Amino acid sequence: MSDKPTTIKEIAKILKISVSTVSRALNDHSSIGLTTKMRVKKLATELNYEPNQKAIQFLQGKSHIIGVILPELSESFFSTAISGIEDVAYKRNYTVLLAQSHDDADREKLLVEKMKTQRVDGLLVSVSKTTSTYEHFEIFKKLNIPVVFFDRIPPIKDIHYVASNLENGTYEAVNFLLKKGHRTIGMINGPTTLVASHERKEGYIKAMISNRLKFDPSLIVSCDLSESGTIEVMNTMLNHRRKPTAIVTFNDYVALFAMRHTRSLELEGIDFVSYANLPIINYMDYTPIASVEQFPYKQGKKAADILIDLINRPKNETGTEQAYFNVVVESELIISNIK
Amino acid sequence: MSDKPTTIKEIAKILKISVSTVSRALNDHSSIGLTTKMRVKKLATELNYEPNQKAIQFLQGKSHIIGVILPELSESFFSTAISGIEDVAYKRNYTVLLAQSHDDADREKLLVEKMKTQRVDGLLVSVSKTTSTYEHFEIFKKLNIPVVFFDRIPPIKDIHYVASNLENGTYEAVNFLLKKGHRTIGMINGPTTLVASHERKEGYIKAMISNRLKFDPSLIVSCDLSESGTIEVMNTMLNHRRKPTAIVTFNDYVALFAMRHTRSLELEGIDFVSYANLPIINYMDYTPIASVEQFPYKQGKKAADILIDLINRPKNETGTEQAYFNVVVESELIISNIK
DNA sequence: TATTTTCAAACAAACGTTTGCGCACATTTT
DNA sequence: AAAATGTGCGCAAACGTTTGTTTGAAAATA
Repeated sequence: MSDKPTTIKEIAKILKISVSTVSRALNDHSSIGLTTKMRVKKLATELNYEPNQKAIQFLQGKSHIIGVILPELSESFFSTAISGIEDVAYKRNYTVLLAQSHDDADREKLLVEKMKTQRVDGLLVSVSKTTSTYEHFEIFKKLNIPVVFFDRIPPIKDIHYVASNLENGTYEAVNFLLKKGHRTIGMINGPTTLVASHERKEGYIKAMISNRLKFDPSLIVSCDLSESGTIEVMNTMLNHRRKPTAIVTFNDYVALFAMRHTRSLELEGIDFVSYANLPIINYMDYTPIASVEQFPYKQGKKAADILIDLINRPKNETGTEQAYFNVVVESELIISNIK
Repeated sequence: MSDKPTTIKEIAKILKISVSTVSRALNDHSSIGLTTKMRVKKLATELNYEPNQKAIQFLQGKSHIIGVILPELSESFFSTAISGIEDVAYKRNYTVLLAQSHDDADREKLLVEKMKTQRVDGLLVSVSKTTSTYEHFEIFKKLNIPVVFFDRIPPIKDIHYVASNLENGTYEAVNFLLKKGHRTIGMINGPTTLVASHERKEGYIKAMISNRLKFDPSLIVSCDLSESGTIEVMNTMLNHRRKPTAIVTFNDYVALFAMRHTRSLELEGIDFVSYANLPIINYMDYTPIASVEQFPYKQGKKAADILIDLINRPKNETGTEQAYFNVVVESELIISNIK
């Protein structure tokens, strides 16, 4: 029965017309008479004709596939972001080729290669924590395949990216705590190598200054984001001559580690604010009093939209300066309603 | 500079030999002299030649892409499973086209269509909760494109699938509680429509019988898995004439809801055992004392392996009865080390 | 020397589709 | 009546690669 899919050729043969006529008829080309057009379309549906995408992709040199490389789908941020990416992709007739780097720079490099051999039309990347060189992305620039980075942005120039406004998010978080009466606010920041850590620090400082308070750098500590690392810096915090009454943490996990540690010391009364707003905090018994939502879905959506725009932009005339998309998605402080 | 990728033709022209010779030289065909082979390979690497996958895929009618449709990546089970799928796929030179149904049957149907037009070589599916018809998968059978189901298996015949042994998992869980001295064990089961609920029940019964205990059906209650639903059935449990001293729950979320509820009633001392072994329980303050691990990574891996085997199986001679892979991945009771 | 075998490389078809060009016919404009 | 314009369709090339068949020459056999 349905052995091989129907081709345009077969339709042509049955109707005793040329392949080109069939092709044009199906694509509503202007130079085809109404009658033949109808005949072709009728038979096409009867035979369940579906254009062979591979042939078209090959012919046009377009795959209609976008590659997505991200660190970890088990991180809620990314699994939500991918939904946004997917939705845009499907709406705009692209499909998503997925790969996780598992925060391994070597694997990431390999995956970028794979994406290249698969000839994706564009690439969406959130770089791994351990990535320190970026030449593998340069290849894409040479091949004129657009790359858009999101959330985890490499510190290089001339790239497209979408990221959340961490500075502003932190500003609001600190401001919220200040309004609540706190005067000694600690911050458990991430590794200093991350751009994100820097931005958070700036937000912190901005909030202090705009409230006419003095900024005390010793209240900001760097942390490797592990549980042991968090405990270590928490101890530093708690032994600080100005013991913080509130702490802003790099993410929800750090917040949980820190909170667990303080409780194990039977210390109460420190307010925590964190990032990411993970769904799991709904299941927690003790939660941060607020969390900065980064809207991963929106971020993924935006990034995918930009990428597909770039793919379909008119051929960049040589000489024309290329513009880079640097989109910042605003974040929002979500105040927990759980007491 | 590097405008268009190098083709086999260009190499042929430069070396003044035919395209076919170049092709065969690159593919180590036996009938090519060593000298020409070397010359070709040398030039190929110099020019950064990479075969145009689209052309090859088109020519061979193979895409080397497997489609994966699953309900929700934000569910830890699936985000872990996809890692297993991915790893196998990449190792065996396939790429993964991903799509989430978000547990919406209509969307799932649409995605299956998309996968068809993209001409994937095979399909990996975990069906949505709301899917009740299955014709959209039949099309693939007609097109001779293999489909492998995993975890969420549709109740139809003649399919390939990979699933975990829930019956056995429950058996072990109940057995564990019995060995611990419990004699009145409740079970919060899922909706009766799910195959999974049925299997859990069987496991429960089997454990009771093999311990020469009487099975009391009223100790098993069905639940819609929501928080309110869980609280409701928990109340039923707690008011039962034989109040359970231990409870087996359908999954970790239900366990959390139930535990929170009992604690809010200031009831202590009920042992909980649940499924899934979510990473989040590491962050919880009160956790189930054990959880049935379903090895999603392994399950994903297995499913992908089977699928790719099916894709590459020798042409099924018409007449030969097709065998169906029904693989059951054993589950394992993980006993929590958190006191 | 005449014939067969082997090796190395070329030729050409094929995959399914799009598209520039051209041809034949019909209709309208000079 | 001739020329220009328009309409509807076919021809053939092109995309990059693989692969069955063929060719040509050198080497081995008779």
